[in-house]
Amino acid sequence: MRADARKNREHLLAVAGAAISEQGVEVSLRDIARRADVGLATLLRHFPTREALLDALLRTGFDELTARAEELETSEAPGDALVAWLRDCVGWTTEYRGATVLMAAAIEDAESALHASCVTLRAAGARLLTRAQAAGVARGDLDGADLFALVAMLAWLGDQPSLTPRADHLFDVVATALLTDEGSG
Amino acid sequence: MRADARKNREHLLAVAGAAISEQGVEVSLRDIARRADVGLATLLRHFPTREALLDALLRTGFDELTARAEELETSEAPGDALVAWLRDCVGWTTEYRGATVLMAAAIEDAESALHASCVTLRAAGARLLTRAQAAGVARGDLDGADLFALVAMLAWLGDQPSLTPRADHLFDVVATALLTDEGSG
DNA sequence: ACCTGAACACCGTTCAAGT
DNA sequence: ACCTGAACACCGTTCAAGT
Repeated sequence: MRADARKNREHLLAVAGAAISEQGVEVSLRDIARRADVGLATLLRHFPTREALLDALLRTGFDELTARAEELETSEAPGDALVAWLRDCVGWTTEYRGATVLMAAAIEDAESALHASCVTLRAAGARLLTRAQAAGVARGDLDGADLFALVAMLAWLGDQPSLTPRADHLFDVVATALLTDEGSG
Repeated sequence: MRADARKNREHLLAVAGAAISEQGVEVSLRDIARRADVGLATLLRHFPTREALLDALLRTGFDELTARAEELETSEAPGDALVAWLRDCVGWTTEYRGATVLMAAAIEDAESALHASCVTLRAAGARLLTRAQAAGVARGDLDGADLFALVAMLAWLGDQPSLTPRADHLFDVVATALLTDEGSG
């Protein structure tokens, strides 16, 4: 990549990150280009879709969450590790209002730029869940896809200003339900 | 209202209902007007905002759910009544993909055309919850706003095609958590 | 009273023309 | 290689002009 292109790309990512944290992931791409003093077509050239732009922005977070899952797998008790990781996932998405909907769409759309990251994240969660189930501290009738859906719906609460005040409490309610051994076996 | 105006209004509601059940609540208003063989400005004259249109469409369902809550309050055991009503609420929204987001926004926006209906619905749920708590069969650390948020997040799963297969199962997980007596008192 | 076409300011997509 | 203005087909809003 040419030097000016790389500079544009990095500047666009910085501006997009700021714009999204202010207005959410549905912010106008034209606005981002304007704020970056770049043509809209240039933004589209670097990131052909909104998902591609979001993927570039979220990748660091995705990688950190995956690494965090691996770390928790060895350092914490199975139940605590699972809940701690879920909390990290839900908390992380608060920086990217609206991203949950795009992630939910991406998990089953192999064409989406976000697909691979979402699948990796789901797999990391599934490993923590399986470990907790093997230890007999988590419901046995859930799998990685259920866990992904649970994280998504709890994260979604953080996207809705009117529901956000309840999000922490409802997280605990759901986490408690997860750690019951009902349905196991 | 003039006869032709009433006819337009009713026809628009029928067309809008069909369009929304096909494409969700974010369907283009221009499309609805086109399909109703009416000018876009006429649609906006009858329903000045998307929320106003949606409110007219959802009002029947809102009223039925409120009546259903009152009926369940006398006919069923407190815990069963609560869960049955939650199931009805979540199931009802599947006809209106995307409505959950608008309802979540409306519950705290007194200017929204949907506000009054949402508040009424929340109050109906709160009564069922209080009754179940008094009978000692529901968690005591939840209120009507928590319940509204729980319904919203479970209904939201039905809006996301990739998560919908898990919705019924996760409803049961959450319902079980609700009926635990942990946190009561 | 009620309806509507047209103008408006947006949006994301595409591409020929520039450097 | 990389960038961009301009044209395109959309969107919801507004309003003067029609019946």
